Amino acid sequence: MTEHEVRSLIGQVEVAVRDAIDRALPELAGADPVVRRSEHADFQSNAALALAKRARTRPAEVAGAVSEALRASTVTPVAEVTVSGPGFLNLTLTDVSLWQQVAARLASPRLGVGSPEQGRHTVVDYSGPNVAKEMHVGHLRTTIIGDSLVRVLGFLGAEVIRQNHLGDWGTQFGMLIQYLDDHPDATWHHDELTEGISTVSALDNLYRAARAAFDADPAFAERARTRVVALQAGDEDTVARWKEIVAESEFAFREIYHRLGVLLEPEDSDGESFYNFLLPDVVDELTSAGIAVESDGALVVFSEEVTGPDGNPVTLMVRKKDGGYGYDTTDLATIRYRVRDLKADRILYVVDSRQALHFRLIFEAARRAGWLTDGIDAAHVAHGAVLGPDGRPFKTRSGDTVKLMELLDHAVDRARAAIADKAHELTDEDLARIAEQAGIGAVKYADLSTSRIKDYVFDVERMVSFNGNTGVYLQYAHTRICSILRKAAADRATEVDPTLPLHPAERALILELDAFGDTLAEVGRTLEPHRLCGHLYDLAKAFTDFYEACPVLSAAEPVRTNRIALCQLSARTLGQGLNLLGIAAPERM
RNA sequence: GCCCCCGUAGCUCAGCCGGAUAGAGCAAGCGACUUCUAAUCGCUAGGCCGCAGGUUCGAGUCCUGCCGGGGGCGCCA
Repeated sequence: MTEHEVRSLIGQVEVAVRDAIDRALPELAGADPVVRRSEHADFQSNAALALAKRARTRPAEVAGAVSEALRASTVTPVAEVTVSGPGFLNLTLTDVSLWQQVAARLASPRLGVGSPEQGRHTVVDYSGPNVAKEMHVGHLRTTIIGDSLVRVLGFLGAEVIRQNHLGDWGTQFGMLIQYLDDHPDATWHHDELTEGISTVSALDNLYRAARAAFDADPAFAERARTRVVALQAGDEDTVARWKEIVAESEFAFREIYHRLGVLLEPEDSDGESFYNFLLPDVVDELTSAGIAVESDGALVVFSEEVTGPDGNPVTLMVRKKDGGYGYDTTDLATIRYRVRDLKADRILYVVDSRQALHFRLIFEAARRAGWLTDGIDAAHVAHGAVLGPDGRPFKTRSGDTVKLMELLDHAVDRARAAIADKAHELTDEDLARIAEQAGIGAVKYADLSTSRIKDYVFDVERMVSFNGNTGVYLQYAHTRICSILRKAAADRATEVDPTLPLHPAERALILELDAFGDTLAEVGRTLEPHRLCGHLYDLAKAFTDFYEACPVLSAAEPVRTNRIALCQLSARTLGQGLNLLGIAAPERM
C-alpha cells in the first residue's frame, strides 16, 4: 500500500475470504480466494469449487465452512454470505463500508489510487513521425496509445521518459536539401506560408517534387547523392539547412500534438540523427562480442531463435555492404542507450504489429549483448492498423494516405454539426471549443476503446454518433454531473454520512467508482488502455442509471449531501479517467 | 516452408486470473421529455462464441490439430 491508497472493496473482500479460508481449512491456507464481481450479490468467491478436490470433500461443504468463518469475523465489510449453486459464495457488503469508500476516496487527492509503478524508470517510445513528411493516419494509433500509456503509468507512479524517435536522418535529406538549393524561391517556413498550409505539407510537397526530379533527372540525382555525403561528413551549410528543416517540422509536429492533446515536446525527440554517431560503437561492441558477423560483405546478427523461408537464421542487418546503417542498427542503439544512459528498467515500443519480428530480433540481440538483463522489461506494445470502410488500409478515394490534420478536421466538423443541433444557447466561441473537444475526443476514444492488437475500421459517423461506447457519451455524462454540482454550489468538501441506507443505483455506482484504481493498475500491467475505456463506460452508465433513479438537488437532507458527494466523486473519477486517456472533460456541452 | 496476430448477434466491438442465464452500441420495432442537460433512458427482437478433439466439477476463455482472414521472414524504414 502506497501513500493515499485506499484499498478497494474487492481487495478488502479478498483479504477477508483468504483469512476465512485460512481459519476454516488450515491445510489449504494461502489459497486464492477467487473473488469476482457478481450479478447475484456485490461480489462472489468461487474458491470452494476449486478447493473441494484438494480438501477431498464436496464444494458445498467447503463453501459452508468458509462462510461460517467469514460470519465469525467482525472486521470485514461483508454483511451477508450465502452459498448458492454448486458452491458459490455470494457476498453482500454493508452499506456503511460502501459509503466509507466514497468518503475515503473523496478525501484523497488521487482518489485513493495506489502507485504500483513507483520506482520504475519507464521509457515509452511512440509517435515517431518523419521529418519533412506530413503525419498521416498511420501515426494515429502509436501516438494516441503511447500517450495514454505515458499518462497512466505516470499517474501510477512510474518515472516515465517519453521518446519520440523521429525519422530525421537518411538519404532523402540529400534530395530535399539539393532541391531547396535549386529552388531558392520555394516557400516552406511556417511564418511565410499562407493560411491553411502547414510547414510539413509544404515540405511534403517539396519532397514529392524532389523525388520526381530525382527519378527523372540523372544530373539532379547525382547532386542529391553528393549532398547526402556532405550531410554525413558534417558540411556546415548542408547541416545548417538540415537543422532548419528539422526545426520547421518540429514546429508542425508541435501543432498537431497540441491539437491532439499529446504530451510530446521537442525535448522528447531523440531521432535517428541522435543515434547516428553512436552506431559505429554499437557495431564495434557487437562485433567484438562475436554477435555480429560478416556475411556476403555485410555485417549481420544471425538469430538463434528464428529461421527464414530458406531454413537459415533470420538476420539483423547491422551494417550494409556499402558501409551504411539501417534501422536495425539504430534500434540496437536505442535499446543500449535507454538501458545505459536513461537507466530504464522498462522499455515500451508502441509500434505497429507488423514490426513484431523486428523487435523480437532486437530484443534477442540486446540480451545476447548483455544490455537487456532479467531485471529489465522490454516490450513491443503492438497495435493493429486503421482500416477504411472496405476493410483495406485506410486511404483516400484517390488512393493517397489520409493526412492526420484533415482527418481531425473532418471529425471536428461532424461533431460541430451534431452539437449545433442540440446546443443549449452556446456562443460561437463555446461551440467551436466544444466541437473541437468532442471531435478530437471521439477520434481518440474510438482508437483507444478497441483492443490495441486488432485492426479497426475508421468510421467517423459512428465515432461522433455520440451514442454508446463513445468519447462523447463519457464527456456528456461528465457535464451532467458538473451541472448538478454547479446548481448545488457544492465546491467545498462534503461530509458523507455513512449510516444512510443505499439505493440500488447508488450501490452499483459506488462499486464502479471503487474499481477505478484496480482498473488503472491492470492497464499498467497489460498496457491495454481499452480496459480503462470499458471501465469508464460502465461507470458512465452506472452514473446515468443513478441520475435517472436518484434525484440529487431535490432530495431531502441528509440524502442530498451524500448524493452530492457521489456526484463529486463521479465527476472527479470520470474527469481523471478521461484525462488519462488524453481526452478533454468539458464542464458544459 | 516457417513464425506472429485475428475469427463472438445483420454491422462495429467488449467479455478481467476458467465460473452461474455470453454482454454493449448501431441498424429494426415499441415506449418515455411539466423532471438535476432526451447528446438520455426503458422494453422487444437478434448467438453451432470458425470447426473438431482434449484438459477440467465447469471452456467464448487453457492445450492440440484443422479451416478462413491479415501480417512478417538480409542489405527499405
